[in-house]
Amino acid sequence: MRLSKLVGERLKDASSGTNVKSHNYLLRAGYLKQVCNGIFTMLTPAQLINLKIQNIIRQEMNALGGQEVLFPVVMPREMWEKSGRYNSIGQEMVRFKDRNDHDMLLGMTHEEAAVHLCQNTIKSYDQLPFMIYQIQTKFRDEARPRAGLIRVKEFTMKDAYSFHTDKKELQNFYQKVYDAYNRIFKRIGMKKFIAVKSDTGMMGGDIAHEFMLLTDIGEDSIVICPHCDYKANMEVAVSTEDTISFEDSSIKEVYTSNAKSIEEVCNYLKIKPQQTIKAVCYAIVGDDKNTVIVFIRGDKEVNEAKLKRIVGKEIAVKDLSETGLVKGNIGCLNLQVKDCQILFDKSLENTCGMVTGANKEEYHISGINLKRDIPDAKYYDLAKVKEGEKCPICGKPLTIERGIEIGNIFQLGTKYTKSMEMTITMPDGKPINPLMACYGIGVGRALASVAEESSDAKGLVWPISIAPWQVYFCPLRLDDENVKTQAEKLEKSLAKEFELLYDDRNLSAGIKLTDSELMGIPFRVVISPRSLQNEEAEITIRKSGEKIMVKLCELNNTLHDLINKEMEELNG
RNA sequence: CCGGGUGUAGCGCAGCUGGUAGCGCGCCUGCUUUGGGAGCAGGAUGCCGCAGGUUCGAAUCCUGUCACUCGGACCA
Repeated sequence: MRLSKLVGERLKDASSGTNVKSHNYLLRAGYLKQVCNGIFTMLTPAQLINLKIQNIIRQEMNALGGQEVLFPVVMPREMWEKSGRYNSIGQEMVRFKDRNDHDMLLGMTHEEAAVHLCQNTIKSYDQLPFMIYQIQTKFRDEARPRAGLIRVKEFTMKDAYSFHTDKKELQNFYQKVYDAYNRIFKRIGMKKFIAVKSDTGMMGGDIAHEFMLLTDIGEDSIVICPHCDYKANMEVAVSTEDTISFEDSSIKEVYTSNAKSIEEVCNYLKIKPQQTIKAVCYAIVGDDKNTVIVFIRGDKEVNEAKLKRIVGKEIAVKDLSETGLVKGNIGCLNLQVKDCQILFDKSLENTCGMVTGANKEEYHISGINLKRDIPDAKYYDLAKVKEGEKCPICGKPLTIERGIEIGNIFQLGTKYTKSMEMTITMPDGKPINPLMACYGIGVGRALASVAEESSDAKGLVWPISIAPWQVYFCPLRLDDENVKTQAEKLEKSLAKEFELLYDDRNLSAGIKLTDSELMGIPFRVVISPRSLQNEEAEITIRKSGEKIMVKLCELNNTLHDLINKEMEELNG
């Protein structure tokens, strides 16, 4: 490829709004052009990376016996009504009508399509296990796209679906994909990534893992134990901190003036937040009458993902105006509210000497002994894990980091095969619903994540395995006859053996060298009147900045060695 | 969906106490230059996001609207 003909331009500055490194560099280096909010065109260099990432994914999926298929992007309503997701998924799924007034939708994931494909095709236990997968465009009408390619509305995704006769076989296969995912991310050049336990969300099922790239720009919080193997998304992280009790005493109503917040009440009564019971109120979405009240220790926060799973429905912030509840003075003793579900966090179990609201203005109640005063309280793990809290496995202090979700795997069980009535015949002649698992990787997000992790002050630094080109050939002084002749000769011999980007522009050295660094091509070959005096070329390794002078006749061999060495490192 | 910010040349931005638009980069032509974003000379490029209002007159003031963006809610 000749740079002078490459569509796209290298820019000095990106818009001041792009404060994520990968976004900024991908725009500036001519990889990406935004079409509208959350929708991008990928230019040739980005598409070359896409194809390489896809090929690595293909190799690993095929190695597990995966069969590549291509599901439709547009699907009919009926298919998704069977699984129940036509109604359960919100506005992120685009629904529309075709010209015959038929309800259609844009696929945001393809469990339904996978079951549809297999339900009349796979008839016997004998045909299992197997995995089908596709690499295809997904459309999700995200409420808030952000950070360039990290969260977008339209993106390419590899999604795979495996089918199994029993749980043991499913878990076995799941583990194999788990291992394959680790290899994929390593091979595309990701460094700080880990697998964590995760929420199953709208996918359903029981066990799920997310692969996370650890980075400050990540959207998720991850709870990690530095001492043992415990790693979990904040959404599912178990809070196991010890309860704290205070001196037991009898119940007493105390005047607290207009102290409402935990901080105000603590200041007024000269106590610590740990001694207070906080009430957090939620509404159930689509059900205005019902209220959910969570009582939790004053220093803790409610983990709404955990609460959602326990309630089993979508929850939202409650408008207290018509409930009769006194905001800031809600207490767990003698609380009388209609149609209300009351939950207690484990942090309060068997504690005594606690302070709670009195359910009337200007008063709180002290001396609460949960066991004595609210014997029928139900306790759940509802608290958000905090930095330094005890690890649920080994008891040592936990740390919290940020991460980008780069892949996910779910054990779905029979959620889809049951609802869509897919059965297979077992050896005993009886039909069962096969078990399913699904596995996703966003290709564009993987690209951006590598860019985010592998870049420096000069620009992008692509790992050799996914670089759009292996070699950036950069002759300086193309006005010089000797350089020009040699450049044309070398271009031919280099292009035969390497993926080559030839900077054929007759521009000043500064521009060309800077562009090569911004674009992040792993190896740069420079020739100039100076280097040609010794019949030499200069190879610069983008990653380290190291420069190597080689004789022209040795150039190709040296490059092969350098490339092979980097490839071997990535493939382990 | 809630809250904040911004829309002016291809890109980055100034102009905003009203008088019909400017800077840097880029682009085109010519000459000189050439190992870290060169110099000189000449040239092209704008529905000042859109609609309405105030005014003799609006990029500038007012109202509405759309888009983009940041924080949050949401996110297979």
